[in-house]
Amino acid sequence: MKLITRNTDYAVRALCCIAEQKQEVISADQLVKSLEMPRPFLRKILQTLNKEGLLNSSKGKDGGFALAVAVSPGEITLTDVMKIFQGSIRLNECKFKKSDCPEIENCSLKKKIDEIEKEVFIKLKAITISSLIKKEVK
Amino acid sequence: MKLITRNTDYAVRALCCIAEQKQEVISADQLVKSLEMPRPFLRKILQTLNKEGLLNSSKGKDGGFALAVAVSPGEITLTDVMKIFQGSIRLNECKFKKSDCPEIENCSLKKKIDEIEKEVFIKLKAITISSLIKKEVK
DNA sequence: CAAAATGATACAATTATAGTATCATAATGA
DNA sequence: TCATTATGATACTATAATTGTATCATTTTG
Repeated sequence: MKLITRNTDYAVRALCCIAEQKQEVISADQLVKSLEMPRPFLRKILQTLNKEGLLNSSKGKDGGFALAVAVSPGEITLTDVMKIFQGSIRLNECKFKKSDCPEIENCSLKKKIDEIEKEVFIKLKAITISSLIKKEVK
Repeated sequence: MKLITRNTDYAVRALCCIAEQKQEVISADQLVKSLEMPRPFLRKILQTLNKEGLLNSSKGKDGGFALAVAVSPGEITLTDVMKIFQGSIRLNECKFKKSDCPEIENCSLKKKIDEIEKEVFIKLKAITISSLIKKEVK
């Protein structure tokens, strides 16, 4: 049972790293060095984050990734990243073979799990990239 | 992302069904009829619940399953069942390839997820079989 | 035009989940 | 005793999600 997949985890770490550093642009290779994760996997993740609009990319020499201009680290939430890599956030799927469980409407278990899910969602939404970056003492 | 697997879900439904009905013993076949789930899968689940001490089983004609004498529906929690079928409850695995992530000790993401996990655990523990059984109006 | 970066995309490995199938064993009653 | 009816044990299979790898195309820069 995992709340967060490796995809999401790596993406979050990468976003933190990108947000933390001062240069405008950082390449996948540089990120691999500081984050110690598989290069092709990270590259794929970075491409996705770019497509989803969280990052900007630039090609060629001195190219790489930067936070998209429109977004600030305080605005990127864990749920944003989870949605991108894990789809919709549902603790409780209630599948019965291929279709929904016929009891879905009056299932007391589902009701209780739904309540938990709601609270988890609120808490996950409160976790932003900036909240994960260590505040350094100046 | 699923909090509860089908194993657990079926087991919980079966336990509710067993706890609800008045006869001492109910067979797998009878449970399949009321619960509409695959017979061999349910059988395996019932066997596991028996091994784990939540159910008692009896063989032969009029055999079947009953709640173990030592346990009451109010004492069986969702976490008990989850532990049996899903192993330890961890929202946050922090695996890095095969071993733990080297940053596990000072990972701010892990710290935050751990907090959420603690609360989820408390809430799951509050869900008992008896709390899931519909109170019927007499 | 070469070098250095990302883009796109197809493929493969591993693991967890969700089952199925089969035969052995025990209890019951005619 | 023996057929019936139940569970016990266990091995096997299918599917899907996760976690990657590999390759080639494209763009930018000097």
